[in-house]
Amino acid sequence: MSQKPSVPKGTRDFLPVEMAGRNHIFDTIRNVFDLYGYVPIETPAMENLSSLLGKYGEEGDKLLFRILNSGDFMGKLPEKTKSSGNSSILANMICDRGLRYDLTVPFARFVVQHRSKLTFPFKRYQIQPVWRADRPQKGRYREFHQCDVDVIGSDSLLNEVELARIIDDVFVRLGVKVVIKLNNRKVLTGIAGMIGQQDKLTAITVAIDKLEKIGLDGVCLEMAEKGISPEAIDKLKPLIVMTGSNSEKLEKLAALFDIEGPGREGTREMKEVLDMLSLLEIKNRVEFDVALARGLNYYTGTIFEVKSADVEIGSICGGGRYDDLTGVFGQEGLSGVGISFGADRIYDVMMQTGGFPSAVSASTRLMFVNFGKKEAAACLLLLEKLCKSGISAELYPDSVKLKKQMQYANNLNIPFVAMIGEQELKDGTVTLKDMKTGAQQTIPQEELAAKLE
RNA sequence: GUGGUCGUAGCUCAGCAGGUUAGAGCGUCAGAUUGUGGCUCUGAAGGUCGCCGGUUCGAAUCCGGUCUUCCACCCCA
Repeated sequence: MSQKPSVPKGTRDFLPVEMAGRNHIFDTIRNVFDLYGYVPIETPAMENLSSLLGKYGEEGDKLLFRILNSGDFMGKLPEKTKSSGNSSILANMICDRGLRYDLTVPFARFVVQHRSKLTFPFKRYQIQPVWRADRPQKGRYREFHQCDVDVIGSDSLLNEVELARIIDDVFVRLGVKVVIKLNNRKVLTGIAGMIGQQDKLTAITVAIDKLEKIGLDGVCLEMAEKGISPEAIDKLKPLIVMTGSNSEKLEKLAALFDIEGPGREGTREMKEVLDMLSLLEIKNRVEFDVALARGLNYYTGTIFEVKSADVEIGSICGGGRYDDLTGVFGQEGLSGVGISFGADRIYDVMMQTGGFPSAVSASTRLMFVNFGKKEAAACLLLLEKLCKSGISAELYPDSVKLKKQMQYANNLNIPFVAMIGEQELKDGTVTLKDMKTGAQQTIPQEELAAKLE
């Protein structure tokens, strides 16, 4: 026996039945993106490591898959480096490329590189796999697909509104109930300033983000560990557990901030977005959540996060506004806002809520039984006609036992089977069997297509 | 990356205070039924018990390592 076949940790094969569901998700998302006027692009699976490193924080750098250089890279290295045993220094010297970690940073690179060919504001979408060297868990894979929509080169909050509409539209079409959570990074900045801890913004946001998971006491404990003063924590407490409607929460919060400053600006922006959304028919719940922080530290304005209302699996869509993402690639002052749908998690949610329409898995509508050379030739002519008129059909390739051919049709859920044997060949007829009811009738061959309409 | 957990037939799982030929259900294949699938009945095939090493007269069973799965932390889609 040869070795057991397997795929790398955290990666998966997809069977035809799984692909049916996955394609349904991708098609739905793509249709919505098209409908809202976004255009598709693609970028390579691998990027130069210099484009990727330092964009996702220290943690993100660790999760990058690096690609070993080709050729005799070791021979060129100084002895000192080789013998030092420091694998991270070594890795930087022998790896120039890495697999993309998300689609946003490659997009920023793309925009700067091709800016002369783009019309701004540029609205693009991108549906491709990304890779993270994370330890796999439920709903967490090392290879997964992101479906990104971004608009770059516009400060307008109308873009935020459009993205919220896209989120709602996609999940309504997929039949997934969700909660759309919104916040604004400036609100968080304002809060940190108000309690006199601007410098601890990251620690505060990371802690606050865990509210749902570890509770208020847990959040306070974590902040204390990160060196935030007890007085500051006491000030913060009532803010993060604030209740009421979106506008009530916003008003309460706005009153605490100075007239000028990031806090006020954040609440103003948030109010504008929510006011516009309230004029529209958004089917899913939209919630302003001060405790929503999100890790990626390039967000500067609105933050989005979408969670399934039925399944506990983390966020299935997320994103936000970044004022200067292209700055690191040499182009200042381009503001962008975008979101990313996690197709793999959406699939997991839909599997758990039993949510794929059965039509999604249907493929062939009619199978011709193969009784031998002459009979098959007659089928071939009919088959050609059917396919040309858009009816998906196939001819069983081998002239084997009828039982075997019927079983094939049955296993593949093919709804109709057509038989042209000795008798039918002589009469110019075909016997059509409905696999669901088991009923069958013999009809002239010309009538076959019409019977299947 | 830290801590834990799982791995026996294609699938779901039993077996295990270490002891002859490792079991079941489902699936597969063959036949009952040589132009009729699903239902029924009969029979068969299929396992170096994840992999490597150790303890032992003897290991699926105990120990160590490794890979994989799932979980918590970290972080995230």
